[in-house]
Amino acid sequence: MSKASYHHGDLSQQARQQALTVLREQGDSAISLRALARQIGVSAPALYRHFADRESLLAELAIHGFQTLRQRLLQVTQTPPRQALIGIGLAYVSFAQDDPNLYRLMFGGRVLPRGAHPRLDDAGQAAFQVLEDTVERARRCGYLRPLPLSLMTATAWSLVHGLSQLTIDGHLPGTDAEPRLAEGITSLLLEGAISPTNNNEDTP
Amino acid sequence: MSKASYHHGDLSQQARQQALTVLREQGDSAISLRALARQIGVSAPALYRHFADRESLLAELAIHGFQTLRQRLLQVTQTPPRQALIGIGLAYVSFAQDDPNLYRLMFGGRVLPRGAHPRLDDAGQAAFQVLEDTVERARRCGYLRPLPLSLMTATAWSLVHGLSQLTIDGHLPGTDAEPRLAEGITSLLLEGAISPTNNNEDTP
DNA sequence: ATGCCAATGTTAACACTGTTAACTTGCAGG
DNA sequence: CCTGCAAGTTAACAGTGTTAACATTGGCAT
Repeated sequence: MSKASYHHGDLSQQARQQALTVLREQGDSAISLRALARQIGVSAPALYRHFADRESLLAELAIHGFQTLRQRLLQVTQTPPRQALIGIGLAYVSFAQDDPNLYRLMFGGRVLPRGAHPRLDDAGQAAFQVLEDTVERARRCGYLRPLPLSLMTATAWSLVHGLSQLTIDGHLPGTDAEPRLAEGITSLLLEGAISPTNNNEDTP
Repeated sequence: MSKASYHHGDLSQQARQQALTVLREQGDSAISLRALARQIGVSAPALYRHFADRESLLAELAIHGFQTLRQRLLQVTQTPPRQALIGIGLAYVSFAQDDPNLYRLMFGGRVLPRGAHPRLDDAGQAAFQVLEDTVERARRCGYLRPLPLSLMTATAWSLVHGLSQLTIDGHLPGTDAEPRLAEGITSLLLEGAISPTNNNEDTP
């Protein structure tokens, strides 16, 4: 199935693979269809039999990214509420740190506009769903304060996403051990989200 | 000073201006030096007298962005601690929403790598400094719990940055009024950061 | 006032890029 | 067998960033 003949037979897969390694090493802007084709040993227009355009190829990489992110989150979710929430935070940040360029592509925004690739939107939504389910479960256990679900999930999502982005871009002075930073930040948010067992005072 | 002669006299400024409007309307990837020169009415290589390369032009736009962000943050800082902290959060997010493409450029990461443009790093640092000063002031007032300064600033920075990025990219279901979302998120974090006036129980 | 020079433009060219059109090859099923 | 369709090919277009070599000019020193 890997004959050096006219019909390559495995081009689509091999192109994704090669694009992924280029992405990992040099970022999305370094992905060139012509260079990809050259390295694989095929002519550039051949790729258009498998991808509508460059952006569609990038979208597929991002989809794959969201799928593995979802898997990683699911793995740390089967635990008690607090542990699950902190685990999600840590898993999320470590995913971004392990694959910064992939993460940047997934949340590029301008490079992969929302709405242009439905399967991408779905994959992102599915990953987000893991977080939302975990938050809802924790709240139903009475572990979290009875605030609107959308508010709490948005807060958690914002926090881990912002932390990921800032650390991989080097905006945070990472002199300290960074895992501890992520853990501290996550629990700092939780101290505010934990339902007060006693001394419940509203802040109007 | 605007003669249609050989020496343009105002090219640098005009190029920045034009690049900024293109950025605002179509994003950084739509900024083309050749197209810019064409629209201004000058030959492409002329731009290289004023900018080392395309990336340097983008860097100057980002620098300007950080400067105006800093100004906006300073304006809401001259208030009591809690009001200042929430104000920073709101100002930050609204800045991103007013100018999404500029914001994306400022925190591009891959398009403007950290360390390549010292003046950019400084401008970003200066904006961050406003947040850090405000947090430190609030903590010294006793308004915040006595946690490490770096931890609290990192948390606040992560939260507002993540929220900004997620909203401008449409990842958050923005059906609700979004300003209220930002306010809710910011105060939710604060509830966890506020030093408990009574009933101080540590969580080891 | 004049002459020179550095700053600031110009054109031509190189090496890329994404993308489409038109043509060719060869495997698979009637 | 042969034919049709999927999957590859070359040629070409329009665009990009960037550099080299050349042209023009405004201002400064003589």
